[in-house]
Amino acid sequence: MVMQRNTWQREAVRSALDTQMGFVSAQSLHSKLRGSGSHIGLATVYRALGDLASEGQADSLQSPEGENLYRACSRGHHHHLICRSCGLAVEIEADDVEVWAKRVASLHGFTQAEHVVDVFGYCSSCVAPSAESAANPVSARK
Amino acid sequence: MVMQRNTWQREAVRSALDTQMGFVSAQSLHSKLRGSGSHIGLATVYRALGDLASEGQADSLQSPEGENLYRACSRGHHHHLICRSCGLAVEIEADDVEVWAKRVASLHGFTQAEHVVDVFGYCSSCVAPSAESAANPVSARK
DNA sequence: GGGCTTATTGATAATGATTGTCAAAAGCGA
DNA sequence: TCGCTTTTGACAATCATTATCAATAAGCCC
Ligand SMILES: [Zn+2]
Ligand SMILES: [Zn+2]
Ligand SMILES: [Zn+2]
Ligand SMILES: [Zn+2]
Repeated sequence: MVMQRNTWQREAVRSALDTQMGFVSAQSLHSKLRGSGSHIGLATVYRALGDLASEGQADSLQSPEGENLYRACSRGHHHHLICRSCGLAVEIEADDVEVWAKRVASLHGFTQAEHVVDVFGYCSSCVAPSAESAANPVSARK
Repeated sequence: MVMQRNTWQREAVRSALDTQMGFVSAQSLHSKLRGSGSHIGLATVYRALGDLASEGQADSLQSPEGENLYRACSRGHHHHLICRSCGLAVEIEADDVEVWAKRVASLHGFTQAEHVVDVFGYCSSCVAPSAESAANPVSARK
């Protein structure tokens, strides 16, 4: 019913996302675009990314800090191993996890189950910041 | 170095969290407390929940909508199957997932890896809302 | 109990990401 | 080009969370 029009803005976002090798936030992508001379608006970047994600042309996930990150999508359902520092992402598939998630849900009578499975860390190119040897166990919130 | 003082506020948050059978947000817990006649401040609820979480006395996770949710914790590392509607949570353990996460991280040279593994759905007591049979695949962002 | 020192509280302002508004600008089919 | 709609983008509005900071109250010693 609703016709989708082609605008240079949408194309700009799509291609900007392609040049990124990792996940980026809407804010960050907007800055990069502006930095490249584009006059695209922030709201438009948000809209374009949201559209790409719901069209399956981009993956999206929440960073541990609560920001929504996006990345050009290859295809199909999969998960990611993401660098906390540079955003680099490695696509990972795990059929075991898929069946596990599905089973644990139905086992407890849950329907319309979705799952969030992500692994965050520091890639080999990024130095992990002041690693407090023992102190915080794992995900102590800032 | 820093002595922790006991206040009725902290105790109020702790016990309020205990009465919840599922995950709740700081905002929501604050409302409940206020509704029960307590004059506790919002910032205090945030602080108390944050402390409980970092002390390991509460579990915390991000809802798909980006809110931070908390729940009285039993003990040890585990994951959850959460009802999108009532917040009911079932603790689930999966050693397979643990080893998988650990391996996939080291396999790609990632260090200080943490993982986010949660399953969201509708529990048997909650009716799934207008299930758009086919329309939206899975997690179309509102 | 009466002070003292200092952690804690809480009303409120500030932050920051995301969304809503709506008039102006731009697709696109005729 | 014309006209109808979709899209844009500057800006305001939300909303959860955090920062401020003066006032309050634990824990403690006398
Ligand atoms: Zn990195
Ligand atoms: Zn999956
Ligand atoms: Zn439920
Ligand atoms: Zn785990």
